Amino acid sequence: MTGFAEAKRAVDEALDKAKLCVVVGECRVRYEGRAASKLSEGDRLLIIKPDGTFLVHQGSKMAAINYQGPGAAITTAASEGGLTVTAQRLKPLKETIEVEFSRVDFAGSFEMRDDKKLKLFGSERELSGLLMQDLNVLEKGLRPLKKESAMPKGAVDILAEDALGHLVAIEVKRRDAGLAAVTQLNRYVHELRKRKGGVVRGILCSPSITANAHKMLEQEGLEYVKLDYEIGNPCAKIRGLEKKQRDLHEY
Amino acid sequence: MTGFAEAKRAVDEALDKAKLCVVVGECRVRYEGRAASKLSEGDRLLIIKPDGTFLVHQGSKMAAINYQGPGAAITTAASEGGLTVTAQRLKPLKETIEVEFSRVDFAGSFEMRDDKKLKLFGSERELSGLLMQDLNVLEKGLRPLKKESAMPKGAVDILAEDALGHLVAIEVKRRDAGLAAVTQLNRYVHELRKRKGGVVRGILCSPSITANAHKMLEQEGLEYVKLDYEIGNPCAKIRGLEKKQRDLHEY
DNA sequence: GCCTAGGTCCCGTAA
DNA sequence: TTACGGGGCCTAGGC
Repeated sequence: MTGFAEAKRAVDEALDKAKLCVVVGECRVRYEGRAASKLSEGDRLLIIKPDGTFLVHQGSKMAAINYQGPGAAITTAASEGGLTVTAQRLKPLKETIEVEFSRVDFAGSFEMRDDKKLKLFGSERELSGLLMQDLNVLEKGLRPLKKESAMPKGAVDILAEDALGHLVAIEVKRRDAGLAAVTQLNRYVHELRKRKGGVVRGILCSPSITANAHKMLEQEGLEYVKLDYEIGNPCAKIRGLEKKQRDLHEY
Repeated sequence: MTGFAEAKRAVDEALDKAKLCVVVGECRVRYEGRAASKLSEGDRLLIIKPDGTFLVHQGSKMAAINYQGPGAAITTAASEGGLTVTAQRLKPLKETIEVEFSRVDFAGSFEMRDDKKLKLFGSERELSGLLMQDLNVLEKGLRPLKKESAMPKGAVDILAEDALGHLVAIEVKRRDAGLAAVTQLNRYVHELRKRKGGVVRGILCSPSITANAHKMLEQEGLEYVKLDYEIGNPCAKIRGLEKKQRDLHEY
């Protein structure tokens, strides 16, 4: 248990010195902005980061139950009955979160020295790059033309040319492809046909595809190639590329 | 500053008693699972929730830099040189996060009593429901048939019938519509035409639409209606519905 | 600033 | 369970 005045000091100190602020206690939360929300009393974890990021967590689930991104202006107000912390942001839209603590179990502030960035392996971009280095495993005679080729809007992951000189749009997905992946590829293919004319093929390349997505893919005359990859460190590896054009039941 | 043994006790107590655990200190993080990542030494905030949720936060940005959802099994190991906390999950895929603290500034555990759920206003579902009650503001003679009508996969927000008895698929978006919204609506419209036959119209309803999306919409013979709504408490209100079929420059 | 798409997306819901 | 789409999505990258 911590007094509200003391808790307020901890929060203010964090705001002042650009420290991380952590508060645990019972509170109510009100939000208004892009949407609006109310959350009745319960025990929560409040995090305020030096950049203005504001997070309210409940005791389960990954996602913060209320939040505000970098740039929020935070104010505090303590009374004998409680501590209120408010986050307000004006850009891109006026948004306000108000957290009213009726009990504070802990309030602390911490310096956060950290200039390190995450090194991530196995992103779609990385897989796409790997695939581009060896397109003939995908199909004999396939030659890369361009990576991340910009479209009227959006970008094809890989633009290639097959043995017959036909343009091939390749969309790579790092995980199971659904309907959205097919429509996305289809959009690129149609755009390319309109712009360049002639035959344009579309290949979707992912670890797996849903039955509905595969059906749509076939109806649209697009192709599917199963992508087997291995997450490694320091980099991902494409295990084997095997053209699949057989029946649905395989997927 | 906190000793590693003491910090380990705090974490173990949290795990034991199903409490929330908060640790602040300098650490390195390693992740392997759906992808892989490395993060060198820096000051971070570690959160472990009673349900196994595991979050590592840096001092900026909203998103956790490393994380694991509910269901992770957590283990701790302290040595004279540091404290290591590991989270491992087997479903839906084997994933491991390892956090190695080389300094602990704080480690605490907290009970989290909370049976409250967020009440949210202004969701797409709510707007869709409001719109359904008054479809004639959208277009005279438009009558609702079904809400959240299931498709072969996916669901149309609103299925309606116009004055001529033609089927109308309505997709509602609570924010700016992009290309994806148009392709989504288009998919429903095509599916309905194939299943029911006859004329099927498609109307996209959102606060605004990007230029490219509007172009595609017109090319596909779909329609757009600007949706003006107001976030209220305890509920949202649709301010005015005005059919827009004029030129692109309006948007 | 807008727009587009990725994300270890997360999450709820319905079949 | 899978699959699909919403999300106050967030975030990065291009223009």
